[in-house]
Amino acid sequence: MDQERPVKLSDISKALNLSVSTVSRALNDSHEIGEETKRIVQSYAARVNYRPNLIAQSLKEMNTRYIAIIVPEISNSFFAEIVNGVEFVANSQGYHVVIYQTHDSTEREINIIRDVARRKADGLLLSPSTNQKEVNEVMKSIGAKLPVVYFDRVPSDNYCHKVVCDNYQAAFDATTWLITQGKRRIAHMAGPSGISISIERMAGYSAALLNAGISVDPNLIRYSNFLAREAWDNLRDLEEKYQPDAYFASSDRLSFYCYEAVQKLQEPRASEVKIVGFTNAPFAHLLRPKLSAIVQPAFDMGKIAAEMLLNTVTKKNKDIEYGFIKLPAVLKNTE
Amino acid sequence: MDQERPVKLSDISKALNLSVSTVSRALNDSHEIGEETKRIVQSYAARVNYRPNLIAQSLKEMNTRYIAIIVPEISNSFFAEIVNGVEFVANSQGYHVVIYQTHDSTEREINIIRDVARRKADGLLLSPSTNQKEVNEVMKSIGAKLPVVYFDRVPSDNYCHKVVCDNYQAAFDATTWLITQGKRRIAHMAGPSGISISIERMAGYSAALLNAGISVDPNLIRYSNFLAREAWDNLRDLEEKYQPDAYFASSDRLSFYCYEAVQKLQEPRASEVKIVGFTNAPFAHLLRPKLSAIVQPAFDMGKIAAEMLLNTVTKKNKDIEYGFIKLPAVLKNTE
DNA sequence: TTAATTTACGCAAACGATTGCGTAAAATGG
DNA sequence: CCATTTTACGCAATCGTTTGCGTAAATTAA
Repeated sequence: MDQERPVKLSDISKALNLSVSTVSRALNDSHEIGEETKRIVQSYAARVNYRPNLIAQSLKEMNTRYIAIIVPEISNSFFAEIVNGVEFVANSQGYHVVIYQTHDSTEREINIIRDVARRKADGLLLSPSTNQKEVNEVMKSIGAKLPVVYFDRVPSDNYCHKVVCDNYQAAFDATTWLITQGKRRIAHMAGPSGISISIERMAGYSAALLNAGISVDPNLIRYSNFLAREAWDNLRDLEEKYQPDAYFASSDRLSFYCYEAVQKLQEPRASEVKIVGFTNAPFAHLLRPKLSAIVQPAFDMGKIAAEMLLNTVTKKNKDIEYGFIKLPAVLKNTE
Repeated sequence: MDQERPVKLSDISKALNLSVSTVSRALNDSHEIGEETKRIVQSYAARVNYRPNLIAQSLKEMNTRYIAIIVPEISNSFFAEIVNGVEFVANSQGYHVVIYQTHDSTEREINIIRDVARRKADGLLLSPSTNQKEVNEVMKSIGAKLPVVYFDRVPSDNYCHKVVCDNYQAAFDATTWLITQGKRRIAHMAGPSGISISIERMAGYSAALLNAGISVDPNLIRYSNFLAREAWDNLRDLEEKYQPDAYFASSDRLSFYCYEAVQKLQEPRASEVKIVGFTNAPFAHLLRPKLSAIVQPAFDMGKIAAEMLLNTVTKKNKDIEYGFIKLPAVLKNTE
């Protein structure tokens, strides 16, 4: 009944006294197999629960029908939503999605990219950890046609596919909103310097300040890599020396760190300091006092990125037309 | 310099005038290859950036050196932490982890399991969506030695590997704590009936009530599958008809739904109703009023599950000793 | 009726790597 | 110096599928 090891084509061919190639063609509904034979083979295959070995198929056809997505952290709702968008599109086209996380380690990221290449994923969706340079080299060295679409954190050059949200505008709007709330000493908790999102968000923040006639105070700008330690050191230092009256936080985690830091302040500052930050956390709106949120269209970003990727995957070849999609974010919880 | 397609063994063999088998053995440091030859081959391979094709290797060796983990939703911090624990162990043993999510759909789950089997993952970590019966059948029908370790939601029979937290005790403790806070009309927002965690948590809840001399009121017990709709209908109904003075929520999402529902109540009830729920959300402690949290040792659960799995994967064979690990959860944010 | 075509299938190579076996040449033993 | 062992390598099969090609038998055309 339950076979001990998976049924393969040769098992069927022996049982039915047919050649392996005939069985294969019959199962693939080839026109050069008689209707009668097809029926016999197919019903027998169904009976013994035959499932083609995907590894063998992949080796033969040189494609695997899955795409990989590499994100810093899946617990981050922003990336989780992106993954969901990607799955939505990929599954509808018969592709599976394999999720990897780098935990913001360049080393892990590089290992994963190498592995993805060796496993012959049909395509890759990538939001590079930090070190674009090293990643670039790896991408070159794998020496294969591994289509890539970047999202969120993207390279600066134009010879690649990219999907981002309008970080500049979002940062501009968020900062401007804080200004309309009467804030002047607005601190900016930025992500790692050097990556696209940090640069653009910084630019939007600065532009909003200047636009309102407020000079940009470097003391209020703090870059944190992804260690909680750094962020907290920055927050403590800011509070001790400069006492900002608002924070603009550049990532999910930084938003919550700011919030937590402000929570711990003494009145009356605690209730005065306003925070606006990038976050897609589904329950951010439950916080009191409010955490104002810049919400990115993550699901759509994932969908679009997957569509771009699968386009270049299935496109026979050549005529690569690089795409650069930019989506708007929205500001929420501003009452 | 940058080869257009990946280098394979035969490329090296031609370039060096050696046979493919010699090249293979040289790269694998076989003793039957001369030191000199080894050096030549290895340095050449490094120069041209040779990477073995994992698909070919897998086909030959019949293992893939990766394990799969199937979870309902990666954005759920509990599962994200589990994944991290799994990765921690698996990576240290040279295995990759492939993450799949079911979004609580049995159909998706079954498709994924089939796919995992066909792709010849070396093992599977599974927290079944809901329908244990169907899943069981699929597991039988794939007719292969696919080692499985269940976690969180587990089958009731004892012929499988399982890792869970002590749901009964956690539910008992949480409910008891609510009772010590003077609550009597404690509603229980339960997950889908029929799965292990729901049953055990319900049992702990009931036991705590009875233990305190409070009778169990069926009206206060509501099962919700994973649709927001159902949960909200239940919450609305509970509030309209029964006005509980506390909630015990059985999952991450339910905890936040309860919290949100209570937030919307009129004073004075809003500040009286206490909520305790299962959640591993990292920022749950920021909520005011508090959301008391039953926090599961998710990272450790992942580690243990991965260890169990890799043990049975690498264990040559036979003497299967089924393990059943139960870890304690802790109650937090109770001031 | 004979020649041309179509149908329905089998043989064998291929995908890229690993490995059992065979075998020249070199090294060792007596 | 000859016999035996060791060293260092090549040949070919294998993993499970797919597919180009070849070919008997069946069908059609003339």
